[in-house]
Amino acid sequence: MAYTVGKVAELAGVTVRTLHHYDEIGLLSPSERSSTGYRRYVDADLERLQQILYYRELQFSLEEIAAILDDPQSDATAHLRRQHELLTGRIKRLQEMVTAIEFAMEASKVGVNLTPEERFEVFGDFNPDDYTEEVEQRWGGTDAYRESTRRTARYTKDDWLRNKQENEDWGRRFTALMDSGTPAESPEAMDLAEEHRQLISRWFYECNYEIHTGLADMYLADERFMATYEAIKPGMTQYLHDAIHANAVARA
Amino acid sequence: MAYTVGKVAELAGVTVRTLHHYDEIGLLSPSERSSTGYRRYVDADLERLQQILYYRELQFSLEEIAAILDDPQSDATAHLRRQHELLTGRIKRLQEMVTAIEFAMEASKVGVNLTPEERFEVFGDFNPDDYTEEVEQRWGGTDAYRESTRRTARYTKDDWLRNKQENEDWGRRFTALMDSGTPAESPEAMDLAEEHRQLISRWFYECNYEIHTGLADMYLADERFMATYEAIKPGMTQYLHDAIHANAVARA
DNA sequence: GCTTGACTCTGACGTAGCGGGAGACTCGAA
DNA sequence: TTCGAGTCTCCCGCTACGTCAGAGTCAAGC
Repeated sequence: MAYTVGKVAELAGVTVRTLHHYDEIGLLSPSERSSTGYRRYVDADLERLQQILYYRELQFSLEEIAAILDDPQSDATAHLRRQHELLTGRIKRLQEMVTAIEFAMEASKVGVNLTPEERFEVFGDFNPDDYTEEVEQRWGGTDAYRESTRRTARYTKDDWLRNKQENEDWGRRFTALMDSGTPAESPEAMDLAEEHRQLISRWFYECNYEIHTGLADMYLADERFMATYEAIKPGMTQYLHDAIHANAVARA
Repeated sequence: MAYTVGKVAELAGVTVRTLHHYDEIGLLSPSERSSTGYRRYVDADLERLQQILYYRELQFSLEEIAAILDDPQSDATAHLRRQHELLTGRIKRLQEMVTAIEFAMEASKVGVNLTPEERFEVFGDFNPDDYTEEVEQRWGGTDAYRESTRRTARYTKDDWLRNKQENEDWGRRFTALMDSGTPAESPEAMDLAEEHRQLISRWFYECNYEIHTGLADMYLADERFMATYEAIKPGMTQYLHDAIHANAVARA
């Protein structure tokens, strides 16, 4: 029982071209060929393909996959460990970037233009310390720089990082509260809602109770904010919304 | 005041080739050229470069960046929102893959060969239902398949997913406990440690208290496990280690 | 047996975001 | 003036395929 490229492609959910490519680079050459040159894949070939696609999904390069599958000495778990580290690192990076985007969104919402330095704070690729010095020397004279500096005068590097930390800290305590089963109308939840309001006031703009409840409603109504909070913890949007309202009613 | 490619490259932490490339594709062409053809970047060019690199870090393609920067109509926050969704989705995917890798590592640690179906469980790319049918028809007769089936006889699709869920559920409750400030030697922490032991026993292999404390030590000693747990929550490794030891002392 | 439409074959060029090198100029300091 | 470092433009290479092009092949219906 042998299968044609088309059948195999359909089975495995890849394209024919992909199978051709794997044949070209010697990663997966069908065991048989018909008299007319058609590729004929047998069970063993399909099994190998399964493994290839498995490792491919785990972000291994085709070269690495070949090494893993062809070298019986090669320890698969060692590769898995390496890949695991790689992925967790990537996740961490992406999460930082999400935080950066959230910050940028908040900033643009209130009309704050980020300075170049602030934009770069997220990325650790090039030495920030001697960089900021040069930036100030060279960019200090432009109008755009002065303008954005004026608007974000309160933000220094450290402030920015502190803001990020405060947010994360608040988030941790908030989800912990949810986990503990405490209702959204409890004093503890209201305290954290109040803290949320003050965080906004401190970093972005004067956020009174009216604005705060408006924000809470928007979080629920706008799927992008919804997504943000649901990504942190499912149910968080509703919980936060309820806590904010309870807090506003109690304190306003 | 204008800068040469080399200076700009050094400043921005990119290579000269990258700047050449941006010039080639018209993304960032220096405003001036010297009489001898040298690129001369002025402040405005640097400013644009900053923005380019910013969006590039946020995973926008160079084409999209050009669109954002060149179209004054284009709403930057709309792009940010889209990118935010994209990133959170990517994070979710990566986290699933990390879970899959952890599962594969545990499996290979106890000598369990994953079946092709199990390998594919992680990936939702092609209809799993009608696929498994075909797999069983076609692959059911091979020796390797029978062999791995025998070894993982306990694992069905649903079991596998359940295992994943149980792990995540346990993880959530465990980090919540940490967040609440409960000490690692408390009865609650010990209960969760015991649950951890039983999870291993149920899904992988008989895990007695001796083995369990051995695992706890290994988590602290081996940076890859350390990384795994620290990625979930900083301090979790030590906390889990302590809880497992306390639990073993109390119950053994 | 022949046509027809679906399938397959082997090149070969294109993609994104550069890396890296070749061969020729140019700059700035000694 | 010389020399090493910097810069210029071309151009080929990389990954993991996508996407034709042109030609042969298969299976079914007439």
